[in-house]
Amino acid sequence: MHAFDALGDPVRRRILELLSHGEQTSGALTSVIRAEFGISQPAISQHLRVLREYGLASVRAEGTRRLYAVEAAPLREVDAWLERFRGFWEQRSDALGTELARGRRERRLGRRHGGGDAHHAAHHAAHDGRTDEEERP
Amino acid sequence: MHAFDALGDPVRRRILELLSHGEQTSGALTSVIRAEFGISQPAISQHLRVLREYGLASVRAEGTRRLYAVEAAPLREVDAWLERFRGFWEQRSDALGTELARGRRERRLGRRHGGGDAHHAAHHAAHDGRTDEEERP
DNA sequence: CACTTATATAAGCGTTGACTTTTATAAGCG
DNA sequence: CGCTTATAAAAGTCAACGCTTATATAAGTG
Repeated sequence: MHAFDALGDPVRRRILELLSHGEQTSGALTSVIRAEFGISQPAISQHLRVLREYGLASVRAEGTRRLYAVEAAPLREVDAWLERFRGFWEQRSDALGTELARGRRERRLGRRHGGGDAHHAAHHAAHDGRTDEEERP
Repeated sequence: MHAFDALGDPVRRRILELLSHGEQTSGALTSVIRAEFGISQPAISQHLRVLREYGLASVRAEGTRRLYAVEAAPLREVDAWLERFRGFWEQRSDALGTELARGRRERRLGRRHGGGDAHHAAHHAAHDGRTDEEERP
């Protein structure tokens, strides 16, 4: 059971993107996803369950709310799997290249959180700046 | 159409792993996958088609053989998508952590190719050292 | 307490997807 | 050339998946 299996779905990827900004209640996630993909609450609840089952997200009850959070371990595995392919794009001349690549990586460290991206267009609207642009049939 | 959709299948992931060592003929891939997963030649050919369609692999004809190779672009996209989660495991104290993380990354650069891993056990055999351990139902 | 809000589960259904077997294409080769 | 080898395409099957509607659970609230 590999995290890749769960990441095959655009809704689940989007949920993880949202969670990457920090904990979110099921309700908050639901309204965003509903707006973007036009699917029902139970559908989203099922996606959340899959994310839980694959260990990609964890839940914490707080009253009647469920607070979801990213669980990094399986994503790290994905990252590790990609390892073997990094050479395909990080291998520029190996001397200069190492420096360039390091510079880029250096920059991405320490860059924690970012800023509201909220309010995405409804699922029929034209693609906005979202990273993961996909449509449901 | 995201590369993640194609990477959801263990056979396709395994094919890419094999290709990460360099170009391979369809036949070579087929015999390994057949041994490991016990599926037919056409099944594998179909997986290769999917990999082509998603731009994850390219083909080159040489006589009657087809030489497949990894096409990195979509994998780089996957890598980019993971970007936002790296903080979840690279963020240790930010001072010491940066050094540690850099050290690790440093090491992985320059490490091109490796050595024969060939001869994997048949699909019923116990798990060997393969990275991507999964079984077909 | 009845009533609403927040979320999950259950059951059913259509579509997609990963196989299979069969067949086509086309390059080597005696 | 006929025959084999290497690979892809075609057509059919069956299970898994993502969705829907309906319903359960359980915490807040007047």
